[in-house]
Amino acid sequence: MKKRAKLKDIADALNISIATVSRALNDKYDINASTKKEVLRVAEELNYRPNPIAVSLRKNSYNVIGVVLPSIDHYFFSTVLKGVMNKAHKSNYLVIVGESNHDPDKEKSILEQFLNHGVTGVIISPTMGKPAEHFSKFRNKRIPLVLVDRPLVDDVDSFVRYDDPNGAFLAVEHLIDQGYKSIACIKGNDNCVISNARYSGYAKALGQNNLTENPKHVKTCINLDSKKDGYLLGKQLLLAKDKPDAIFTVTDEVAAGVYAAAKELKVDIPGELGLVGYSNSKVSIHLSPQLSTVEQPGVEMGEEAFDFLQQIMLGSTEILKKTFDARLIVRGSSTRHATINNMTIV
Amino acid sequence: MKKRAKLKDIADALNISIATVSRALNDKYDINASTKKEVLRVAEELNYRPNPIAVSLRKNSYNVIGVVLPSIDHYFFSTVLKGVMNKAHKSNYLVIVGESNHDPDKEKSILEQFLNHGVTGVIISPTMGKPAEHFSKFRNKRIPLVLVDRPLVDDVDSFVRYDDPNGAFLAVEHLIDQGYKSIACIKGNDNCVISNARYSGYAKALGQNNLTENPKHVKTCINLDSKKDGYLLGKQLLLAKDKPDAIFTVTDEVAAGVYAAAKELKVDIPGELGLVGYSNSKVSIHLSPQLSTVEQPGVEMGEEAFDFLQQIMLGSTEILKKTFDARLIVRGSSTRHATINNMTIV
DNA sequence: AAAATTTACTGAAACGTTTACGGTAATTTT
DNA sequence: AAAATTACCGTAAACGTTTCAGTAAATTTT
Repeated sequence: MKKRAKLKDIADALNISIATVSRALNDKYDINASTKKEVLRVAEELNYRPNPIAVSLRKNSYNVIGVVLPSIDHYFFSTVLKGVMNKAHKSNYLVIVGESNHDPDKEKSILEQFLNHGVTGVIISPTMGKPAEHFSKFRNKRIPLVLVDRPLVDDVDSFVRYDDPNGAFLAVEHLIDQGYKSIACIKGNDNCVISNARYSGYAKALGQNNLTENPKHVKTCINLDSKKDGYLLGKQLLLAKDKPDAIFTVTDEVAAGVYAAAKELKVDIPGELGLVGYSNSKVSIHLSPQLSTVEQPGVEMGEEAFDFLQQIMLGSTEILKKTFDARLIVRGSSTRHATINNMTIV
Repeated sequence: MKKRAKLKDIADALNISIATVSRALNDKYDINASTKKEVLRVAEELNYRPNPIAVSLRKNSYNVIGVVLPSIDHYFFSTVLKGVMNKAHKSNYLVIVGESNHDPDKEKSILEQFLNHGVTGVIISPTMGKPAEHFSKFRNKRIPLVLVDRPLVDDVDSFVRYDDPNGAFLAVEHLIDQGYKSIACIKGNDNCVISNARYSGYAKALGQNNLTENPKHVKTCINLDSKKDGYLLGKQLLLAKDKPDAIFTVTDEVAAGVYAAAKELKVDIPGELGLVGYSNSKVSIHLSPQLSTVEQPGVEMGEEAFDFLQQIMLGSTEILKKTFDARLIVRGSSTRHATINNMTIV
């Protein structure tokens, strides 16, 4: 493998100084047209391209941010990334991406890799709700940091999040409005903050409407991206003797599983069973009837996150916070009454 | 905004040389325990962290590759990225990502940004099938390059692709096996290489089975990610007087639209209409009956692409090529006969 | 106690650039 | 033709770090 050409190689080839070469390449003052031409020729010949590290060091500018997400092929996160990249590209920032796969250890190693590399800022959607020790370490170093979707509990980091509890609240109130009386919930693991937040909204909606929570109607789903798990739990709920007439699931994928269970058991949606999911993922419009769900504006959240990060990188010391308002998308899976405006897509 | 501390600041504070400070921080030989302690104390005090740019320059190590994809929130591409990142992370490479949004100009600007930054290699899934001029420029600079999914026509770049024509061929042969006699196709724009490749497989399958292609049964869909477009074209096909009894669509999303059309027109799938899509996207298992489709192993393709890139970065001058074999996933949407092994998921 | 070794440090070069500054030759002005 | 200007180029410092080679003092060995 040939060594990469540097300024000196061009300079030596033409018997001129590297300063002249540099000026020629950078189209600066004080350069003769013919030598410039020569320099460009030799540069092309030697396949020269500037060493960005050296340039960065000299110019003292490095425009790279890091984004770490639990899962890159998860629709919501990929839209967040899209939003970040939209804005970053416009501001001439490069974004390096890491995927933690919901593993705190991997998250930590990615963060350290990013730090070592010298990113000027980081946007992260943490795997866990609890502030891990590698976060405090991070903060000590004062690297601009913005959390997305899963703000940690202590009040030190800027964040962009979504009003998860209220989204769930709206979903369940809507089911109640539609006349459903016995509303179950399929939630996630207890250490999943997202699930907990949504579950709290569910509980609140029941409470405010004088409905008592039935412990048998609250199921825990290990893998919230698994249709199969949703199917199994949905079946459990629908086969119970005090079966619910509506189910709120904390993800659309789980709701898709419930569809399968309902179909197998010949339970009509929305007639015998109302259903609302969460995230407005692509699946929701492909189900039949289409699934009511809670919208999560990933792209906008990503864009806002980058804006925050940029403010911090430019020197702001404030803790920037934004909570996106919850918005319910009502579709066929939860509408027994025609009076509701049904926002079907097709 | 305070200036960032550097080695000299620590050195000055303790009246020692920066060399000593550096050794103390890096836990090297030739350092007294007490001075080391002092150095660490002051470093902490001043919030020192090494300038990674300077370190990179000095140590001459830069492990960054670029990945540019047409659309980051498209499931297939996000899995490709996942595969690339899996491998890259293991080899201690950082990956920066760019999204071209199917726009050649943006693709070009991203590529130039990457080049300027000095990535050591690039994996790209080009927007167009034709070799754009910014590609040749790219090649002249001899930056390691691997194409994914859409190899350009001239035989100069390494690539990882999928046997698209054969995937389509298998899909259509399967429909014929199932006894469908009049098989339509919903394809994409003529300048979409992917669509063309799949369409060619469709045509070949018809030809080999002595079925004549009916021009009225070949529809062009502008947006291959649009369920709505699929719905409209599906309706056209199903309302024609010589309506087909099966449809092969070049994406699953379009097939989902056809489901909607069939449901509206009360056409039974798979009884009256056989259906096979393409890509095995998440949608396919949420449709009812589940959609037969052609698998595209994005993660594996991404992993292979990184392996290729690494080989090239390590000095290989060969043009590396790999075509993944097509694999049909048979599900309910195309099985009229029970003899077929039906790989349903739920 | 002289010699040899070890310990703990410093100075300086190097990584590849950019750029302020100074200098020389050519050109223009007077 | 001398003076002033211009055009062009080279020298060297600087960015922040690592590390080699050298050195003085402290310690051990003889």
